[in-house]
Amino acid sequence: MTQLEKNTEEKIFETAKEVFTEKGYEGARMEDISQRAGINKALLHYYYRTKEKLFNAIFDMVMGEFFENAISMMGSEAPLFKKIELFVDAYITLISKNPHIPNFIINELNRNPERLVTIFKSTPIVKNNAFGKFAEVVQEEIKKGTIEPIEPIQLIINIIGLSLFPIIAKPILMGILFKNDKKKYNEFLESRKKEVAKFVINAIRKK
Amino acid sequence: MTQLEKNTEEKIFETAKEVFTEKGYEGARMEDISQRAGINKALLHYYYRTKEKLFNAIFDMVMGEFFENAISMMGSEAPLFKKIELFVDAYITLISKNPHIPNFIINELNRNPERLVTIFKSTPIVKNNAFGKFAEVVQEEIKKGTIEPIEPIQLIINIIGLSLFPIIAKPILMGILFKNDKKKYNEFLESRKKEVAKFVINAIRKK
DNA sequence: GTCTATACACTGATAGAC
DNA sequence: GTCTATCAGTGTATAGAC
Repeated sequence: MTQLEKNTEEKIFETAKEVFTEKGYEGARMEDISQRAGINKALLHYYYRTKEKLFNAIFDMVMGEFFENAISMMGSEAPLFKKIELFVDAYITLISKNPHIPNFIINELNRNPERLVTIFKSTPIVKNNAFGKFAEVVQEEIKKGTIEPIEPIQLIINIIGLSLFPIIAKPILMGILFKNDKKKYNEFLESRKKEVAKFVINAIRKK
Repeated sequence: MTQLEKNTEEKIFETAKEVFTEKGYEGARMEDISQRAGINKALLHYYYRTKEKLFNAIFDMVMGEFFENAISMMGSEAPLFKKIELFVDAYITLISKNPHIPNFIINELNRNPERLVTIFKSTPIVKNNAFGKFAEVVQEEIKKGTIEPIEPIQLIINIIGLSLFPIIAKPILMGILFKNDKKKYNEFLESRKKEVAKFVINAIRKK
């Protein structure tokens, strides 16, 4: 039970992460963060000096973690179709648990596109070259004639787009298709795991 | 040449549309809008009273227009495959010209989900029931055995997601895949018009 | 480390002259 | 209708006591 009570710095970080990812940089309020964390506003500045530094700490961490997760999912050693099934399932599961993260990252990168450069230096994405490896597998399958010709980049974007879009566009789907019925929306997301994989595999499989 | 000089109210509206769609409600500054419009800050309030009213006017208009456009594209009387090709092409073209709109709408709906309800009352989407008609066409093709069974909703979301995602995620693609090469990114978007249609049709066509 | 009180800057909004 | 000047409110940040 020693660690049940988090120390203040961690508590601030966790709370700020919530607020920033929900509201974005401009929409977030230091007052709001301090209240949710059950502490005083001045303490935020004591630990992180400025709103921007606090935000940066969170953004770097969230973005790095998100990409590492996504990339590592792509690296399984299964054959292509199985790989796709595994990735889609794991990816949708991951984002469902962190539904604000994609928008959070996109919005911040729109405000400040140079951010990507900095982060990539400290992330194993480039070194591992998971995209490259995936592309190779795709090329091999094309040569073998098991799938239709397709540029690996197009395929990767299709897979990610199909997985991600219903979560990014949640408020629209909720309003239009599901009439604010949370349960139906969640069932739909769950159904996407198989649906997307099936759709992608159908699209590329040579019959 | 009589209309080259827009009247002030229109000028404000157009400029505010730019700023709000780029920066979002929280990030937008009345001062910024007035300066870009080449007028005084007080004039904004003279015409629109408050920031929120100005924003609402723009949001309602942008959202309404965007959905009407999207829906009308879905309503062509072509056979299904041709319909998909036409829609994807027109849709990607539309968003390419207004790349900030999707994020703008999604962010605002996250801040204020009830907005959808209001807007739908004054938009011909529900009446025309374009989604419903599209769904019928899909069902017919399934019965005829020309395409694999698929829920129409899943198909629609796949089509929109595949078209929209590369534009929503532009800063990520630009940073990772295209190394900030605008030309390459635009070429990629252009290639998506055929790629997405082909991918979708391959996925559902029964062979 | 944590709090209260407060300084300081910014932004939305209004008053009033022209 | 359009401007300048200014107010009031809010949000970030700091000073200083405990």
